[in-house]
Amino acid sequence: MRIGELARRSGTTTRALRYYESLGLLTARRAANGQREYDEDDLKLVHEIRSLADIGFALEDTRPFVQCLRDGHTTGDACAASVEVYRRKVAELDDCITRLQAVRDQVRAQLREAEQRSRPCGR
Amino acid sequence: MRIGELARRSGTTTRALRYYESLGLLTARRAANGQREYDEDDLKLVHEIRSLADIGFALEDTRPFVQCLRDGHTTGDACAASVEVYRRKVAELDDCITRLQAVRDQVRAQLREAEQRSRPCGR
DNA sequence: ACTTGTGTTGACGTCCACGTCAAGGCGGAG
DNA sequence: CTCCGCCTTGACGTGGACGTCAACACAAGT
Repeated sequence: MRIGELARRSGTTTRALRYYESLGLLTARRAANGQREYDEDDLKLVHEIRSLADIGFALEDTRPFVQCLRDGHTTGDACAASVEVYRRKVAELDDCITRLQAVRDQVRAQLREAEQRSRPCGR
Repeated sequence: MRIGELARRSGTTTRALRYYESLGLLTARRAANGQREYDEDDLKLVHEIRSLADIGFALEDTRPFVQCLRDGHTTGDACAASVEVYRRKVAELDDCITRLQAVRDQVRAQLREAEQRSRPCGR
């Protein structure tokens, strides 16, 4: 299939696919007229990239998963490098959540304080 | 004081202060030679901006707080507009935290699954 | 007099994941 | 032949909060 069909079937855009190629995430065979040619395996790669990116993974973080599929594994997370990314991501998320909770609590406290000042002495 | 001193005392940079001025957050009197002149009230404004920005507020969100101080209030959150920003921010943070927790749990599940596949049948 | 430090404005660079436009080629339908 | 839809590459735009550099002026210290 050509790039337009791959874009439609993977729920992304031709621009994004060319961008992935520029990053080396995707590689395309070329037809005689220079057009990019893809197969079902490429579709799988793009699905892997998109599902990870949609979750919040940086494109660079999807690289091990893509490589893993290229190496013939049936899932992108069958390799140690991918699992390592999972672990890092969970830790990152934990950190981020903790920080945001602290900030939220701080803002909440400020909010309560400000509200109290605006209507002092009950009510 | 001039811009360099204000930057040092507020823990930011001259570039940032000029940027705030370009946004209308800060306004400076000019000395005879064209240099910006600030006073202690300006320092308070910058402190307000920085403490909110450090927490994760967009610069635009600090505007009501700055205006509030300009209007003579002793704290930037003494005005209704500021309190409204607090409320919006708490809601935003709650949303963000919830989403991140869902993602983290999802990634954790993927991680466990991948780990199980790699060493099947106990151990 | 010279250097150093400080200030001025203006403009471009950074990061990320593309969107958007330009300018053109190729293939098939009418 | 013309039109339409698809493809190609290349280059610039987006947003947020500045960093960095250029090219210059002014003031103080030695």
